[in-house]
Amino acid sequence: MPEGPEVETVRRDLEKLVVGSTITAVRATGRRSVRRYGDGPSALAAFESDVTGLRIVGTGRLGKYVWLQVDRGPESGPPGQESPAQESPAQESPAQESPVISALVIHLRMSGQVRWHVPSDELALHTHIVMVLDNGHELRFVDPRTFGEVWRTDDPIRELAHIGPDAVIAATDARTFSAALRARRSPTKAVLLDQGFVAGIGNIYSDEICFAAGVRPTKRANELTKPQAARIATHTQAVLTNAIERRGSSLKDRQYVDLLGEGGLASAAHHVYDRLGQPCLICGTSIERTKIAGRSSYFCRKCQR
DNA sequence: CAAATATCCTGATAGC
DNA sequence: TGCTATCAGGATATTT
Repeated sequence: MPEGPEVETVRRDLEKLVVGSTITAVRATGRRSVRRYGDGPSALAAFESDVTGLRIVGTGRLGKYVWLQVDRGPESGPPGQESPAQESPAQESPAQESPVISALVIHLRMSGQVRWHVPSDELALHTHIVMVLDNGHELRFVDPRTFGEVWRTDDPIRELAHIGPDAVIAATDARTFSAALRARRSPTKAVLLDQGFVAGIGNIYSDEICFAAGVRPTKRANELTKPQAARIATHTQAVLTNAIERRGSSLKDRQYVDLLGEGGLASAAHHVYDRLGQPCLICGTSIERTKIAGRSSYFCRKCQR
């Protein structure tokens, strides 16, 4: 399941492989992947025409959302919408020449993949969007479970206004983070999963962070001692940074792979996630599983209190 | 009002 | 063997 580290790996691949190129053609076949354009049959065409012609000028990420910064190229002219000039007497920038930048946002949800191909490559099952680039390659959006989505919107992205600081990028200082954590009454793991509290942590890394911090994931955040909360803060950074260095976690189902189809190596470093009944790597105690916020949660009862 | 639950979906796997 | 039931989970809507 793609979480912050996996999405960051995708962003780095995109930065390397597609920035500087232009989307010359788009073929959308999966309606659910473009559902922000409506639920009728016209959504596919609406997405295609909205995205065709975009020039990719950068990348961005917040939590599990990744986006391409795009514009309409040098001839697209300044501000306003792309359509006729009708209003805007109160435009803030005085006659700027730089084209308007917007964001082509991607959320992989459970099973989405962004893949980099040459046109002759066979289409994988569940390929819902193909974006043809002017550099001889294609970006493809593949998503068996169709929870993921792609849409273009303003940059800054108003749809992400409710998302909290990114767990890695924002690097909220440990004192602020742990104080905010101790103000919450839910189980610690549930707080870590709350994207409005901190963005980018999913079911795998929330368990791994709790383990690294020696905290039982069921422990109510307001009942954490100050040292415990501080350890959650520092290990949030450490666990995610380490996972990014390993290019993310690919589970046995390989639902997450990078743009070239390669899996990440972070799963080999998991201490608790999906290790039910296996010995704790620190003390040998059998790893247990419980349910928190509807999610399978793994922990060592001896190492985590 | 916060927290638990249902929902969307396919594929892997468990159980009979 | 081959079928059905269950589970996996990110975000959001709905219910408790």
